[in-house]
Amino acid sequence: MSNKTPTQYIAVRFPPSPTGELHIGNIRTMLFNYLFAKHNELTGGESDIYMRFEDTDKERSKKEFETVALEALEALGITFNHGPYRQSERGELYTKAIKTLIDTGHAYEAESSKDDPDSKVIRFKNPNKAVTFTDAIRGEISIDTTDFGDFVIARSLNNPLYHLTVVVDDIDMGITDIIRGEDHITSTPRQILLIEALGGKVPRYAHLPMIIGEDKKKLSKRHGAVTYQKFAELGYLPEAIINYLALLGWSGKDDREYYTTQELIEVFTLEGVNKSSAMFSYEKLDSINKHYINTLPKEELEAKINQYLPSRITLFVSNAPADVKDEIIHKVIKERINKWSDVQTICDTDLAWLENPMPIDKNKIVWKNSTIQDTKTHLNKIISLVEDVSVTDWQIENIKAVIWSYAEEQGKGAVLWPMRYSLTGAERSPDPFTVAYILGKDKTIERLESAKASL
RNA sequence: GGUCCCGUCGUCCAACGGUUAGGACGCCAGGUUUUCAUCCUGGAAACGGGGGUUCAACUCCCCCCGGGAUCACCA
Repeated sequence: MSNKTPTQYIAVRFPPSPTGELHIGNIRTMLFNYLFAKHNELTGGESDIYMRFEDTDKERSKKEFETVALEALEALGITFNHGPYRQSERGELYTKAIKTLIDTGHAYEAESSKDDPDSKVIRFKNPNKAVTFTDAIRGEISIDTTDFGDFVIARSLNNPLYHLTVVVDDIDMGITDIIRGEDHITSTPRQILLIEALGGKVPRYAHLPMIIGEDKKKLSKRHGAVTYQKFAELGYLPEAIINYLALLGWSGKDDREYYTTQELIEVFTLEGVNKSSAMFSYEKLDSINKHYINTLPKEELEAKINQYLPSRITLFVSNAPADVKDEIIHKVIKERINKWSDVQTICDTDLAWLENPMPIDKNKIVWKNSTIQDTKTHLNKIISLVEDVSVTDWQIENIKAVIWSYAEEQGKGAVLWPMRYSLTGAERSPDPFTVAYILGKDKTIERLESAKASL
């Protein structure tokens, strides 16, 4: 009596070309491969994930991009258990395959090579037939390969081209599922032709929808940040990038939006992938990133913000009492950022008043229907009220307490706006009590006095 | 242009023959002890068009239109 479920074996691959920093589209593709493989393990199957750099283009491939790609995957927590392989180091395999193809009449030497007149290119003898395959996302797709003609598979015996190397590697590694971008749909039939000629087993295919920019074209540099490195520089959290990317072209069975990688592994299936292209939204990414910032433990949040703080603010913060520092980081900065790089921006705008007094504009200090005379009176009153708060009692709640009833009596805007504006010289900033607290008693009175004098 | 893919709010996704077509981002309005931000509540906002099939179509079929991908000795 055995109720052992048959083990499902899956092998997928990450095949980036090290010709630039890792594109976000590549990362999404790798993520889906990863989730697919890991989900299979979770449901009792076995999976292998192969990492291989497709660097047959010697001109454009650079070692540094391999390093950068590996670092990105590590930062994102997308792992593999085989490789990294490098096609440039697997030449024998390809040469052998080319020879086999020629020997079996599936390929032949044709005209002279463009860049090497002494050698001849090798063309695949196209059987010119319609190839049909089943795409896990799109269903049956049928393409007549006659249009491809006898396509070139190698510049020479020792200089293979993309379609050949991909097929040889996929067969050699025993790849069972190829999950890649939609842009490869048209080239799938010719790869199937090659697989058949080499006697390999045709894998399952799944072609993911493209990620596009606002002009509906493939997402590229002109749309903004598109590589992991750029997103990392802007200060997005890996979990936010993963979460957002997963949502681009995939959805679970409900309206859920936030997933950890582990949760994605649990619910990910190719059935959840949809067919149409997805426009990349930096705003939505921001919003998801903010959500993750809010879930960060206190220490981690502080460390990160500190890291991005301009040096002049760092100086101020490091000299300030711990609770003032808390106030600045948690109440002022954290609430106003979507990503770490926003910290600098916020410091330049909403926190500009922190170190030095800002110029006061007479036209801005008076609240709506209030008058200069009234404003002067209110500032005077605030100064006297605030002076009664001792330095040891200088807390947000206490400052508020002494001013509040007066503000309610005179009109909150008429009292509080001039107070806040006098302290910050800014149309936008935290509330006046917080600002006063952060500034300390002396500076608060000093600024109130000088604003009053300028009227 | 040939071939292939795709077509629900501005955007990302739901609804897989019967719903007042749902959620999120963004936007707008109101509220939360002045501003901004945060947060809360509410609102506007979509089935590309035309034929079928069916008692019933966003859902199935056909045509059109629109968008995209691909057509290298790049990957």
